[in-house]
Amino acid sequence: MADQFRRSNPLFPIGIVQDLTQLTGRQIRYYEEQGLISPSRTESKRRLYSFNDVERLLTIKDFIDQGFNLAAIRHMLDNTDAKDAESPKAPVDEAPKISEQELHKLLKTQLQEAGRFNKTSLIQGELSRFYR
DNA sequence: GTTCTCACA
DNA sequence: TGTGAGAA
Repeated sequence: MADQFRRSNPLFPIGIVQDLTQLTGRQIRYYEEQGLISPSRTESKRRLYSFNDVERLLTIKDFIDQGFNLAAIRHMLDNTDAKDAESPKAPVDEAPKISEQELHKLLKTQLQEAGRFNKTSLIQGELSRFYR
């Protein structure tokens, strides 16, 4: 349960997500319009994305690269959601060895550095171990 | 400085 | 999808 919470905890603004997914803010917002993702908002309307959202975006990107249209992707994502909801016993994760705070801080730092050095691919690799 | 919405090429 | 305007 703690894991579920960690994954759906809104952590990053769209800028970070852009670095993470290598998508433009335009695309991210557009996909949201198409119902592909549901980021939460701050009181000032800013979008906040969770690990789940980022993973979703990464998945979407893969499909786009493979030539799928948004309608098809939307359908697939719906199935994914239903599946997750019906599978409360997700196998997943090794026990976190670091605290939520550490994780958040570490990630944020890495992401910021990634943005500066344009090494998003490396970061994506790091991230993949959190929601595999 | 960053993100938001909306409009238009 | 990209870009620019104007506001928060």
